[in-house]
Amino acid sequence: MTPAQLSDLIVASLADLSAEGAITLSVDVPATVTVERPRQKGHGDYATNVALQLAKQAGLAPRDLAGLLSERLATADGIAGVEIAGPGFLNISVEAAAQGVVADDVVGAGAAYGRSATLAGERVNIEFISANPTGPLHLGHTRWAAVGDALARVLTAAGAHVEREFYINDRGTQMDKFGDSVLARALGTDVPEDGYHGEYVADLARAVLDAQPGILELPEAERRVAFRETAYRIQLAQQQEELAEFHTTFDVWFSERSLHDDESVVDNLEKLRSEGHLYDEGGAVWMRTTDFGDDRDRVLIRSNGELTYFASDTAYYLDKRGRGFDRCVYLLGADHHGYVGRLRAMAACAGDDPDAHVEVLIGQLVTIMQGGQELKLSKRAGTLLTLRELIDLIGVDPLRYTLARYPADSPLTLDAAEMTRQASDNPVFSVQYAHARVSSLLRNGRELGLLPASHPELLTHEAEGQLLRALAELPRVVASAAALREPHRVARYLEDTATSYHRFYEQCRVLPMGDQEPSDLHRARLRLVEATRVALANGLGLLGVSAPDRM
RNA sequence: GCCCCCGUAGCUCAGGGGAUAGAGCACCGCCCUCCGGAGGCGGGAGCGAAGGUUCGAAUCCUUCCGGGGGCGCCA
Repeated sequence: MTPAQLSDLIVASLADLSAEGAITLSVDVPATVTVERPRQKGHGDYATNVALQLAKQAGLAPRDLAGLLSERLATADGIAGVEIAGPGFLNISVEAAAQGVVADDVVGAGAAYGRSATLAGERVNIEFISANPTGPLHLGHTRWAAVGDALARVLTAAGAHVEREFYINDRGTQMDKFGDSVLARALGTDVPEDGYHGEYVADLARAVLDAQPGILELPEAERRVAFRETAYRIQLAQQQEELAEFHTTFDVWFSERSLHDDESVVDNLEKLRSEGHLYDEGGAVWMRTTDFGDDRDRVLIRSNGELTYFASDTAYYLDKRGRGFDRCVYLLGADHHGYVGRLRAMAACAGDDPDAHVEVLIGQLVTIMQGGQELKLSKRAGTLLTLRELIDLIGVDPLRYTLARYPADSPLTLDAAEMTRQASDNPVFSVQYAHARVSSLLRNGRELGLLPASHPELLTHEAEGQLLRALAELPRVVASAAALREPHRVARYLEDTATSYHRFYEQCRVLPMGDQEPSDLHRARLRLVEATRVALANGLGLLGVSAPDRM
């Protein structure tokens, strides 16, 4: 019996009571009701507050409604007992057999366990990182890589059609400054004051010279462009390689230039002007975003004739919508929260409903400590701490997991030593270790010729029930993580499940001891272990973290 | 000045209105004849403040106090 099944059962009971005239609801019977695992022992396997919620609509005292409902539920298949508690909670105990089939169901679903259709039909574009191709990825990007990628996986698991997108700001003055900085390094001259000064620029200069040995002999204007373009290619490729190593992949790498090459930006500006959203002032072209809640109007074309990034952004938004996405999700750093107003206004100017089509998630800062000191600057690149260094220092799995286990909108301080510690007090390790031990048990069972089998009625131990109920949670954890855009819920779930498993393992012998004859209980417990492996592996997969069979 | 985020245990953080607010670090204890001790079990200590909504508030609303970030014809 899963929470969802129990919810259905309660809803059906309410409908029966209503149809029989035992209760009269002033509202429709809800489609689902809250069913939770009580944290308090003695409150049953599951609890529901439905009687408290519906008492008013039923014109009954909560405990009276609870009474009617409990009589009905108590006779249902799979229910061992129902108690009314406190102001009107129903504490429900489930029969072992009804609980135990969860293990069979989980194993049966396999890699699909945890998926749902709660977001079926939604087309979601999720844009994250979108770093400028003018330098290495750093810590801030790394948090978005972990969270954005996990969110994309979670949304997909909830049934949405998801595309991940990285927008490349490969146009404009910053690109020129970048190219000129690399060129200066190659020539040994001074890097422009407002250029890029990190040591990585010198590395790029060498890489450019390697890639294109004759580049310095080109005529000056040509050489300048060649440096910019070659350095861009190399820098972008490096970002792509590092993200791939970090198990973060994108469906689309979207070049800002492409919007200008195909006239999208110009077409879009004409359209906006004809619709009255633009005006001229001081030689510049402005968009009246204040009509739609922005706190000031925004410039699209500067008085010197240059287009701002915002001009590209509006065309880019329309491009996404034109590709059929209902929802454009943007993951932005806290320093970009000023964008929210203009992104929403931009959607409104395009005739969209910002509440429906635009979703901006703001991520707060991460700080990493090492030995009591903030790890801030990169030793190598002469810039902020880079993704490359973080991978080398902490490792892909601990880094991804740790960044993904906190809500993105809370500021975060992490300790490098805690992330890499190989002990059960490190959540990443603990979860992966649980998976490894589970795998090992299954291996040992096979060596004994003992295979998992379905005997759900034998899983009567309290620790078995706890573990089964933990396993039953995954689908709704994934669904709520998707709906709330909070992939960290999956990590918390894994930690909870690993703890339940450790307790079970401590109290319930799985394999036969010594020369003991294998029994159905051994096989039933192996099935439970097998189901645990599935839930842990699938949950880790949603976070893009490996599920090792051995450690 | 305006806008956004945050304030929960000594520290780092969970807790999408529900019963006695949880975890890790740190501190103090307990448990090893057998499936991986890289383990398990226990202890102390907390919702910044004041109002409000609610049967019920850490959670929703208002105000205040503290911390961080943002407010260019920058990107």
